[in-house]
Amino acid sequence: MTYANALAALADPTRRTVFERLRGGAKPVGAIAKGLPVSRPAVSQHLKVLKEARLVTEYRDGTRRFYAIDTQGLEAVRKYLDGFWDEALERFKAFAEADEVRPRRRKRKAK
Amino acid sequence: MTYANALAALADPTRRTVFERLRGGAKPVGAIAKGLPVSRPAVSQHLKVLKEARLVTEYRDGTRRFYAIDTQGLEAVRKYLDGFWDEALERFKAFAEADEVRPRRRKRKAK
DNA sequence: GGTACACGTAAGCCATGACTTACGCGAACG
DNA sequence: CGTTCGCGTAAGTCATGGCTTACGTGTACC
Repeated sequence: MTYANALAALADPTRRTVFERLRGGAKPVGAIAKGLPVSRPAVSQHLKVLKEARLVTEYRDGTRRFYAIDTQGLEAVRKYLDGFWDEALERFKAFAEADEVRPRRRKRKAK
Repeated sequence: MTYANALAALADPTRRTVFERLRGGAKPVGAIAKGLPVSRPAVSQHLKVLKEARLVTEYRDGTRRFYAIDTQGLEAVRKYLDGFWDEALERFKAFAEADEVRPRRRKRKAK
């Protein structure tokens, strides 16, 4: 159920900005936080959430921690969304049938 | 920027449950709320959010309001996520280069 | 035309979570 | 080795938002 965490993680605008800054390669926390309207600790907290959602990976190099995009979280969300796609295409079919949900009273038989 | 609203909408678990109940065809509010651990007004509020995010559509039939899945919101999210996919594949490339982010001091020339 | 149904909206409550500042810890540099 | 750098964590604050109950509105039935 990683998709749930991933969706929750991507819901926050600033956290999304943090995530988007990882496009183009791994970056240390300081570089990510630079220029953002929030403090560096805030960025650290966001990265923690993103990491738990499998949206980023972390590796250390000396005193720095590099973060990079992890495809696992993205993949989980994508699969979740795809589950609706096919169903949505059958929407009209279900519309035509509409067994479960009928009008309270039969429309008096259209002749 | 519908993808932002859509992500925020799909972040909430109960709202996701509401959304998932629309798989297989349109349903009126009462049918959606039936069996859920929250009140019917709560479901109405969730549907309002989903509608603003282009995740559901509404049409009226008498006194009922039927809600169905709208692909627009899903498509917006999908496109947003796809934007990362290609970039993520170049992660290793960027890893190899890593221009912008170098160690503070050159590693004293490996040799 | 009054009653009952299906639903949206208003107002208020309360938990969650996004932020801040302060602190601690380990790795590098001199 | 002391200092500085880069970062995570703790604790506390404040706004957001998800929920409730109460109410209002329009459509169907008799």
